[in-house]
Amino acid sequence: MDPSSGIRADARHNRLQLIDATRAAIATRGLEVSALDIAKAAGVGVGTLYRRFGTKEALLDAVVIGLYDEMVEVAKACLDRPDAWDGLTEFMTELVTAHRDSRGLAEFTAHDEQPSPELAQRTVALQDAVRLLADRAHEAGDLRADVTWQDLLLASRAPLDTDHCLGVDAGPDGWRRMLTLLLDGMRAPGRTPLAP
Amino acid sequence: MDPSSGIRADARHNRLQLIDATRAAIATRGLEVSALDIAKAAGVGVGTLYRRFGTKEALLDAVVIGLYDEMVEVAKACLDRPDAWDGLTEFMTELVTAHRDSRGLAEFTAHDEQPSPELAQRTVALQDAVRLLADRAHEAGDLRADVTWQDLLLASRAPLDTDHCLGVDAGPDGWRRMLTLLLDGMRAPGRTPLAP
DNA sequence: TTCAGGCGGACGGAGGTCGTCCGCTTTCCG
DNA sequence: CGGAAAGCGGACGACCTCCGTCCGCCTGAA
Repeated sequence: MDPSSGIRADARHNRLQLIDATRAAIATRGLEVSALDIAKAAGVGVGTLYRRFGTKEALLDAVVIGLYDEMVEVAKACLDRPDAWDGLTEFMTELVTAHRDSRGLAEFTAHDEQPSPELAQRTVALQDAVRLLADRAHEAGDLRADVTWQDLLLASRAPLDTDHCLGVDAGPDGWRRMLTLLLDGMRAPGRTPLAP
Repeated sequence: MDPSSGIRADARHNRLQLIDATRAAIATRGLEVSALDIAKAAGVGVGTLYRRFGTKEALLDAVVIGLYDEMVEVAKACLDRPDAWDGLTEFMTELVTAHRDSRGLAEFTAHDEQPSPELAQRTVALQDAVRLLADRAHEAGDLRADVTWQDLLLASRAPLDTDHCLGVDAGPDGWRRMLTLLLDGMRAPGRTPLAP
């Protein structure tokens, strides 16, 4: 299961370097980084990249799986919060942060293609956690009834590309204003009815 | 001023075809359409494109100016609405629609680079109109006081990329839910204070 | 009828990508 | 310590795509 067992020490080291470099690379440049750029950033030849992972996609998958795992952890931690609304707010903030911190992750979660089994499993875990967060907030009367757990996930993408518009600059924390407005709009009781 | 005067009829016709084709092309494929694709869609050779506009950028500019003009018109129409909040809601809906209907326009408004003088002029006109819309809604007590006109423009980008997330599909009108939630969050009185 | 102006699209040249392959280096086991 | 096995770097082949030019042919309009 562990792909780093029974492997020479230098090879294992390079493997980790590649994963780190890829994580950094897709964070700033998105999923379309070239294999050459990743290898350069890792201080390694392209040959090594393909030797270790076989495909660029396999490498990206390995990295994205790590990011998904972190999101699942965050969701579980937020479920342990005593207050339902606080947990939901914290989760949304963390989810937006994760998306904003990695352009590649944002591109990946928006893709509606069939993910690999490993990713599908993490996706289900995340959806389950979000469903619980939403249920809890509904029961506490904090989340308006017509807002679904799906809305929460979709809303986490809203503050991703709101930094500039028509000459206006949001500043480094502008996205927090956007998220606050959204969360206020989601709080019970609702005002304007939602379309289905 | 009119670049289609003193020009042969077939040339003028091709010019319009190119503008139409470009508008459609950037709508679905964004600003990175190739000159060849545009020319093909216009039923014209690439040579004609460069002969008429000199540069791909000049052609794109001409098209985007048209889109900006339409947005300015919409803003003015919304200022004529008797109810301040209705006008603001309608404007936001139209602005989001325009952005969603043209991926190229969305990419353009997000660019914070120095626009051409023609575009800068339209941008100022739009900002002025939005400022008036916000002022009116503030005075009517409908828009929470800590929401600025800049927030309105930035918020118009929020529902652009919220159609898929982690396996969830928003459906064709999902963005309307998002916009409704945002507008509810913007309505006076506010709940959670906003960061500066 | 004439011809300036317009036309299409082949083409040069630059840039970028993936994944392989091979001569050299390093690890690590006995 | 020595040698086999594993790993390494990066040049390379084989594509793609894109921009903008250029030239032989065509056509609108006087």
